[in-house]
Amino acid sequence: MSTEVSSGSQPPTIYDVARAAGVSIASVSRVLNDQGNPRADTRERVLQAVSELGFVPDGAARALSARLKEVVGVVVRRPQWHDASMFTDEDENLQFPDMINRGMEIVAQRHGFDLLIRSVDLDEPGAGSRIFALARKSDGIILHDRVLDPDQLDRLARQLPVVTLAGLPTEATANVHGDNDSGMRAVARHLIHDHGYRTLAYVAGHDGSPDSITRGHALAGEARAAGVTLIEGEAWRGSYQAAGGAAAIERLLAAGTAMPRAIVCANDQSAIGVLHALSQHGIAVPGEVAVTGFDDMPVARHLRPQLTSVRQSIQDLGATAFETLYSMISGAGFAARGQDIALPTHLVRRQSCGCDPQPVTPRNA
Amino acid sequence: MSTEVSSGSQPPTIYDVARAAGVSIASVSRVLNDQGNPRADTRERVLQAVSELGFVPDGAARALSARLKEVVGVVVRRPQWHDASMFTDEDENLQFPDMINRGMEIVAQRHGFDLLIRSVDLDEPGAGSRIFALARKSDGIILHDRVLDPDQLDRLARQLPVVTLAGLPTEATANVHGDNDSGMRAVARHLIHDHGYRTLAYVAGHDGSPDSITRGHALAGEARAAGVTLIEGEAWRGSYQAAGGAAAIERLLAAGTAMPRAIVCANDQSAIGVLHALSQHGIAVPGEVAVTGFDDMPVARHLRPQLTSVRQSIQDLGATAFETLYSMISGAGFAARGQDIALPTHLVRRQSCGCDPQPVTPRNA
DNA sequence: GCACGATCGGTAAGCGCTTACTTGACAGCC
DNA sequence: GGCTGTCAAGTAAGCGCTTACCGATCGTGC
Repeated sequence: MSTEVSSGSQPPTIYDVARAAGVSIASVSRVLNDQGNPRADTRERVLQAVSELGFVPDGAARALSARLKEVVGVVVRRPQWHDASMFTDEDENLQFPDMINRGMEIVAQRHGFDLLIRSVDLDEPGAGSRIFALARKSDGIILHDRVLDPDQLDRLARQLPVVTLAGLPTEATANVHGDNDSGMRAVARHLIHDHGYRTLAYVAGHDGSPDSITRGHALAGEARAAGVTLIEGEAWRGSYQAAGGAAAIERLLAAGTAMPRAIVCANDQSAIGVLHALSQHGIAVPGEVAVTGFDDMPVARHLRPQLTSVRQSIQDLGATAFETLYSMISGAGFAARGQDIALPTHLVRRQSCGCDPQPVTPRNA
Repeated sequence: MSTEVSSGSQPPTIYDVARAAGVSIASVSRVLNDQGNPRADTRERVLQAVSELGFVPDGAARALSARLKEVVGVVVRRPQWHDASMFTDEDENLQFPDMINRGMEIVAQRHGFDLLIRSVDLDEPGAGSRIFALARKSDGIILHDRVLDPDQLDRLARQLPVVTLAGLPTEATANVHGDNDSGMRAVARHLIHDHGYRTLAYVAGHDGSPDSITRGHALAGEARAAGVTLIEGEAWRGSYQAAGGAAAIERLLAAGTAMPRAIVCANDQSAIGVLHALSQHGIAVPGEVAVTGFDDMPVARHLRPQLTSVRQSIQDLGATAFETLYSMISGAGFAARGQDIALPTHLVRRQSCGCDPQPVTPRNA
């Protein structure tokens, strides 16, 4: 009650600083942005006033004038929780994008940028226009996981720089993704040559996902080359989510389908579901059926059995996406447009493929 | 090559729309913001032009003029990984704030707001000023987990609405947190009365955390009331991170300290570390020592043994924080200032406390 | 001591919107 | 018919910055 909460005490403007320093607003601006050569004492007085008043320039005004918001929009796809309750723990699915975002954020900070994050539900009607609204608050956009159809993507890319993650590059956008092909080939070769498995199945991710398709192709390629049977197709399609993987196995088992010697999953979440379904039916992993994942999420090593997976530096994915976008924003990035950037991946052998149990080891020991 | 990527094709402005519709910019603005009563045909022509041009107002310009950015800044604390040890993938630690943010984001969208996210490393020199910069890009700020000292918090709150999470309310800020007291009391009563344990220890979170303190007080209160021994103090202090919990146990064991019958941890991450350290030393959980966590992160049920914990709706925490901040931003929220809002929690009994094994069930099966 | 060029700093014009104020058209009234 | 009251639509003034432009000031060389 004593110190009246002067909640209205508007933050100081550049005019306040100029007055306090006895100079013009132009000088203040110049000192703050290192433009021109202010005389030492001018600089001094401005800096003094700035720190006394605790002045920080308003973002909107700066953005409007400098035509640079120092914000990049990030759009993640929100899983649909068609099942009953709003907040199921398919939340876990967001762990992957969140880690990518973390990588972006850290790099973004070095350039003074912040991330404006928005999740969209693809089923929702206005999904597209929400993204355009985000775009007008940003200098560039990073799109996770196919959130826009090609037409809209094109229209968006015409307005500002766009980078996609795990998508496809277009004439005007760049794409960043893990090296799915070599990662999956490593899995396939390990299962086929090191373990000698002769029948494999592929639990795909959701329809049309470039990651899932590339991984599937790589797997098929190795299987063909080794003369090994690969089962895939609609019945084996998952959704990148645990529930999808579990449901697929349940369905197949219910239909009396025989399980292959090894089930290769498009990502770790699917593998978790598969593991769960198999254990429900008393099928031993890796004894009867081996299972592998992709992504090597932290949770992979806490599972029983520990999940064999393909590691990609998730944070690097984000960092690279940001750097690419940044180069486009700062104008140097014409070369970046249309690029498809692949980041290295490598196989992490644990128990679920049939390798010996290992102690739980730290991720970066 | 054909369709020249007119990357410079600036997005249309309100002037373009006005020209296309044959009206003044004021009319366009009015139609778009539902101000005044535009004649039907005026409205029609404007809407027509808007959709033809794909016009979306520029965020910065709108913000500057309307004095509303429709952005709220969110600051999370980035854990320091000083120890290059065991749990380097403390990435997982960010899962908790990320889930909270998800809750905010969903609610924010309903009001047309987006979240501007920034993580800060407390050790870093400019940590404070970075937050002020974020503030000037936002209409309000949500602070996770004590990222600002009281003075700076005060100064910030004087400039714009601020809500803290798991902090302490001040004259000008509101705080949102889980109901630590009743959650921890439930844990304590369960261990003491249902299991009959007579010696407990408390692995606290990092120094000064209000959550950790409240939880500790609640535990101590119940222990005292039941005449049960509670060990706590510096030697038992963790850091809210797995590494902290593990290190504490290692230290104690090395010093020959006897373990209590049950170890109550300030959060799940600490419990993970404790579990790990105990298992390294061949101490059976819950047979010899029972362990409990707090937060009920998704990972809690994947551990061996499954972790008994206290559940709080993490997303609700975020949603409530945003709603509170929003009411302050829209001016209605003078009442919100100074409030300390507690959200319900409840005990989830699993194996680590000594309860019977349960099948792994999906969170909301 | 003066003219000239190089600097520094001030003035003012936007950036793309919102909105107070004003104009103009038209209807209703005496 | 002239006057006033209404209401839609236009004009213009900012919002708080950056920066092009220009005038003032200073130092230099003759």
